[in-house]
Amino acid sequence: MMRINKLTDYSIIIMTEIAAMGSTKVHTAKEIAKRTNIPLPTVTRLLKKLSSDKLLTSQRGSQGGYALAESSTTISIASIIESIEGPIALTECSTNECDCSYESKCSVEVPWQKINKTVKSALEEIKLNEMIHSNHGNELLTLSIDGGNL
Amino acid sequence: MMRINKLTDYSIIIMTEIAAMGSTKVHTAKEIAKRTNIPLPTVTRLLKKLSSDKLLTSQRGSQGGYALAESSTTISIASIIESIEGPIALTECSTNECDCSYESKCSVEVPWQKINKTVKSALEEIKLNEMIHSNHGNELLTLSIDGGNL
DNA sequence: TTTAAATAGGACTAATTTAGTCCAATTACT
DNA sequence: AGTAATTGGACTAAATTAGTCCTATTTAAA
Repeated sequence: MMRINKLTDYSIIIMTEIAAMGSTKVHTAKEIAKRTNIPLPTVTRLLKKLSSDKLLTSQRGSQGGYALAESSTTISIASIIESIEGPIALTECSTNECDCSYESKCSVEVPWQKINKTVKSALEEIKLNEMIHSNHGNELLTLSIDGGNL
Repeated sequence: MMRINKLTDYSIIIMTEIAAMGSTKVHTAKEIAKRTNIPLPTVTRLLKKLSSDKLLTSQRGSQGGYALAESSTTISIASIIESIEGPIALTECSTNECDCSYESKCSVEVPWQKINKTVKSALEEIKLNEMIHSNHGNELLTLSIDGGNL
């Protein structure tokens, strides 16, 4: 129902978690999976994608892991969505050239572009740090103290 | 990729077509299917849904058909999307109560509500008549004169 | 220099959702 | 009556999404 998909949702959770854990060290896929309760193979796959799209930096080998590539104040929700799902657009026509086989489609193209632009810029304005700050109370603090279920 | 689905896209095309054809008479599923090139059974199904959701009025029996339930200046794109897909929301959490099994999800809830609201009101402001008017040139006029491929 | 712990890349399968079809019933005009 | 339309819903097919797994590579530390 006009949803971003589950993997994108996971990705936002993962990125938010990494942001919340702080940037002083790298975090492993295993650690992130445990903290978010998202299955490890899935976390692994998403981290690889986010990393190859330069939203995360990665360090291979023992003691390796992932960290944010930029400050959480500059990474937008839009960039995360685009990494996992591709271009933000409600209809195909608006991004690529239109190969409409349906008569009225082209007549509908222009308003869609406007709609898409609105949605996209709304998502570009929301940054990762806002996702953290909206947390109720001081759960994050608690988590960073006793959350070590590693 | 963060798309409204095909059936919704069809529905907007169908509604736009009905609006463009004018409100002086009702239009049959068959007629609409031919004009839009969308397969008849699919058109039929969508018309039934749009009708049961009061976006269209229907008349049964011979000489029956469908017409817009309101003026094309008051029917919003949002209402069409909601008829076919259900509530406009990018994430589940934001509409219903949240049964998050993923730790960080709730912390992410508030900004999502803001995002969803933005998207929804953008879609509510676009009315059906704008979809027609953006048509290039006077194709619509032509259609209503020679378009009888019935 | 070996070992262990991590990411990288990609193939593969399962599950879910979306799209499309079809049939029988009902309605209403001619 | 008969014809042309909507109504309702079951059913199947197709496409997409989600999830798993295997092997290779890299790197730090023992």
